Amino acid sequence: MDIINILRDKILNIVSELVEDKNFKQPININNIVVERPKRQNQGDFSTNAAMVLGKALSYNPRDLGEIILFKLIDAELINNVSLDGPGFLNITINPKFWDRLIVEIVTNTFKYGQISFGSGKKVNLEFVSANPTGPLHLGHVRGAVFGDVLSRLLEFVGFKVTREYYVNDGGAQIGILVRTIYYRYLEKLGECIELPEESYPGDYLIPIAEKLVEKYGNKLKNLEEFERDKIIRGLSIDYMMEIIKADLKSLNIEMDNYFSEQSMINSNGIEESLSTLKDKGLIYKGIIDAPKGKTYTDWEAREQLLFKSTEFDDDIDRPIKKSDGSWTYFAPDLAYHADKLKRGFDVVIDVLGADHGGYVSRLKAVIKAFTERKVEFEVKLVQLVKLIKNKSVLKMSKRAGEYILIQDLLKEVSADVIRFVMLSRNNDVPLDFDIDLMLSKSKENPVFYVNYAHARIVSVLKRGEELSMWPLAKIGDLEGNVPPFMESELTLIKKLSEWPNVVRQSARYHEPHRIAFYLNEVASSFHSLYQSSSGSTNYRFIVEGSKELCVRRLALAKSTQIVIKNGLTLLGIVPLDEMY
RNA sequence: GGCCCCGUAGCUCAGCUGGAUAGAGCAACUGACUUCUAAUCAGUAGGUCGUACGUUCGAAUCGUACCGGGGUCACCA
Repeated sequence: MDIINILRDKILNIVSELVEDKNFKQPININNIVVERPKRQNQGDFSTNAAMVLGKALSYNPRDLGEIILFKLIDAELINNVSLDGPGFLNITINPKFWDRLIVEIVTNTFKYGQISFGSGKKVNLEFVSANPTGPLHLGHVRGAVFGDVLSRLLEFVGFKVTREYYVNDGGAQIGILVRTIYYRYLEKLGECIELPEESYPGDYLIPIAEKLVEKYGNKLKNLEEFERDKIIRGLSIDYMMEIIKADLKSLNIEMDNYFSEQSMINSNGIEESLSTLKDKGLIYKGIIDAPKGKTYTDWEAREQLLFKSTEFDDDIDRPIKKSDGSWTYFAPDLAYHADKLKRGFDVVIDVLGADHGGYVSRLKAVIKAFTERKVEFEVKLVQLVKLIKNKSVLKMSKRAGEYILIQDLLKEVSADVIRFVMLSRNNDVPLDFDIDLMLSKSKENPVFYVNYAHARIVSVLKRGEELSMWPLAKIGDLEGNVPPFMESELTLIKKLSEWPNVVRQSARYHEPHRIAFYLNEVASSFHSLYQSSSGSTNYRFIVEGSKELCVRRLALAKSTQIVIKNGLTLLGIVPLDEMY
């Protein structure tokens, strides 16, 4: 039962009737009509700006329109009262019986509460992580990984058909460096005293591959042609690296549906194919691009290169497809990759990238525009940097020395659940401080703790209820006993719970999973408040030993809260705690 | 210099895509444990929403210009 949407539908119906009756001609942007929880107590349970949106579109007095909508709205059986306030808000007070029904529904539907059908089976391709297969995942990958994973869960929950995809950069030059580094490690294992070359991956994690090579081939690789040797090392090392990366993802509770290999696309002439399509459209040409203005390049050299005419689609400059030596740029296979995504018939294509790739977005958008014949929604979500803080100072990663803070290192300190929650405790386009000490603290400052604590408290209360034979409900009908109406503090919680389907919808619509984390904090807060609240001299208690009817009802409220928290945490990929550690 | 992101309470951040008197947490101050977990709760205080114009019934939200912070800028990935 998505009360906000129910009310909105009612209002939209009234609005369209009104438009028809009055024979208004102007188009109305109904997306601007919202139903929301008002900020203040005296503004009803829900309010809508419908009259004002309509008033603007039709150049009509919003209060007059509000009057008309009010009279039509007030008849609905759900609604107790509607008032017209301020510049034209309609403040709606719900029939109190509805809150009982909501509790019944949540307790009955459990994990399905909030599962709206918003995606209507549309196919979504969600690409995230896509780390180069040259090393294990590190701090720089975590945020995008968690963000993408939760977004995929969210979109699936609301009815999209999601493919989680990882683009494996196994075709580019960095793989050459990887192969060379491993060969040096191999020689090292054979007892040769060798220093790693300038361009290499210095981390220790490549040593096991070298050991494997020694185990399997002894010193035979030394005598092979470089081409043969590299082929052997390449195949083995990419597989090995991908196993490590998959294990890293798994330890964060993330699983991909598809690993898309750049190399296999190259092998099947994917690049040439998509380029020839673009060529037919006149979007590929040989030319020279200007040096960026305002920045001095000591080594700038005008070069004729193969270019993609992305300026045709609002990009700043045309983008090179081939380097001056004739090999592909990074962009060429990526262009073909995105063309491939489109070929596979997705309705929505989403890339999750680190903010340092921001400059890349406009050319990707240009690619999509160049290739799409039908309507495809394309969005790039940029995820900002994470700073790791310990003992109140920032831990630095040094790329050159190969000193990365690996995901596995992080997991030694904090659980995957904590990492996941914190990664969503900010909007994706603001930088994030990850304070390890805070995340280990058992207090309200630690949001995961706070939400889990609410959940654990509920579990504990329900258990107590069970011991006293008050819970679980024998039948739902038991909730309809003769009990006093909900108290104000209970209503605060219930109204919060009623927002859940709307929170899901908004998070999914705007691809903003952090909203769920914030919402859960609010639910936990309302619950803790109720748990702790006292009315007069006696404290509020869920278990009222004298009155089974009252007790059952309060326990049902607690149960509903537990369900919503659990649903939310599950969407975040977090298993709620039944008792605190 | 171009482009992208950010600027909201002392600090860290929300703000439902243009609505009503601006919202949390931390830090500060005051108060609440004979309990279903006080690991919590209640309250007080704290604001020219970076600045200036503009758009309109109405702006933290949209537009333009500027200021400040971060990222990025062919032949890397």
